[in-house]
Amino acid sequence: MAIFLADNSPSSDPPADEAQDARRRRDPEATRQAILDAAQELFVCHGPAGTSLSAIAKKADVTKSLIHHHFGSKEELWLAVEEYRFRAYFDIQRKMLLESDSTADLLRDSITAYFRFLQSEPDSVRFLMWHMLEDEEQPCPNLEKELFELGIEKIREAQDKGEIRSDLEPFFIIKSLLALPMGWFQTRCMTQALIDSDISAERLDEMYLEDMVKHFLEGVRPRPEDDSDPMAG
Amino acid sequence: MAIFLADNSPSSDPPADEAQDARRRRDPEATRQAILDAAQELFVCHGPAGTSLSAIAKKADVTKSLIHHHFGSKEELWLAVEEYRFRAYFDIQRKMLLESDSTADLLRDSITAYFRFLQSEPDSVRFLMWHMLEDEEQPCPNLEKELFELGIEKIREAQDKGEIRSDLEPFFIIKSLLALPMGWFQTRCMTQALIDSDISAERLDEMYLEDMVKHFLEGVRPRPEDDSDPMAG
DNA sequence: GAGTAAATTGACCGACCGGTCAATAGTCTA
DNA sequence: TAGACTATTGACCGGTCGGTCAATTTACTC
Repeated sequence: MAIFLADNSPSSDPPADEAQDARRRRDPEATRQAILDAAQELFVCHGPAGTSLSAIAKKADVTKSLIHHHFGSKEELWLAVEEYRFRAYFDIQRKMLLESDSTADLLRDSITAYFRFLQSEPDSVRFLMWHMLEDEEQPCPNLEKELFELGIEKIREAQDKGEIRSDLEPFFIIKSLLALPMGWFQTRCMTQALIDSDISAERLDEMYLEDMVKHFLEGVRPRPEDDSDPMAG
Repeated sequence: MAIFLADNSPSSDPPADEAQDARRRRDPEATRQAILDAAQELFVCHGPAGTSLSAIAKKADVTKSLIHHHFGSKEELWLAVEEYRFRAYFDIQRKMLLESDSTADLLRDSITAYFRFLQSEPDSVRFLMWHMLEDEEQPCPNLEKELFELGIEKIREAQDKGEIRSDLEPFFIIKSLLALPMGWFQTRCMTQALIDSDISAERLDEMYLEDMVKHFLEGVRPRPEDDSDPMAG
């Protein structure tokens, strides 16, 4: 019930020397970034509807008017934060995808890398969820599309080589590849309560990762008797 | 960017005779339900932080004070709506799980049923997401736990019969079973934009369901050479 | 029919919301 | 150094927020 609780975190990030200096001597770029960072943190925590401009201003140690000066309105600020996050998100994903150039372990590497990414950046999970709930449009549709097409191409190659069964649409394979780690971390905080034993969260992550990869890979492995038509449907 | 747009839906549900009658002659139970229904709809659409009590009162055709009278505070109303939704959600799931008593098609039936359920009730998808973002605690932890234990038991049976490979933790199998349909419908509105062809949303659902089930089931199928130790980890 | 408890109303509260605006204070250029 | 530009401030706006309260209306009980 996060939104019903007052934000009891200290009013602002540790006012590091750089930040203080940046405010003493004018530095609009640093100010912009400070606002963006503060907004990001609060938006991730409480969502756009649950975050007030006053709270952002307080955390960024600027006046509310300054937010309007640099970003226009609350909506534009939210969009700016989204763009900022999504660009980083897609960049990382593209990098991960391009790294694994061996088609043999393509899916194992991809799903593992995605799992590790979400594990190390739980904010991304929450951000994606806020986005799915609050926005109908993709902030960077071109980036996502490009990424999917790249992934589809790679999977097609692996299918042609016979390393992945050919009766599954590459697009759907990617969708499942993304859904499994995402689903795990979306419900991670509630998962612990479902387990009787006192396994640590980290250990649980490792156990799930292992089974998930095993299950996922086995499902896409070409079976001996499977020489039927590729491209079904 | 739903939260930034005014709610331009008609102010209230069609004031059916029953509703009007219920308000003319006093009927506290009907009033409570009207508030609950209106709150449910608005919460699903805009989330708890994005929904005002005034909006709920308007939609339910009651005064704001009446909400406080029946539910206390906004938070208590949100919790009441959650409890209401979750109880229905778990009831349906338990029913689905108990129905398929043949262990042979247990997983096929379960994942298909869950997919169909989310497909027919997109509100549930959004509600679950709001819940995951806003609340840390489960509203009905006992119900969920009971459900998981039931599922785990059934999977264990199937594993003992050799119908499901034994080197996967049943708990994790369920997690994946839930994550796949959920992930699909969470991003459904953006999926269309990723596809070049003009396949209808319904057709796309069917195609994904088919591949997802194929992939999921193949991944849990015991392999011929697989006679290693069950219960790994 | 009197009395009581509960449902319902509308007026009202202080706090906060997103946003505006004129004034001020640095920074850069000519 | 003068002047233009802009980052920054603080006071202020109308509106809405969640919530309270006393008064009124209805239903139930004896």
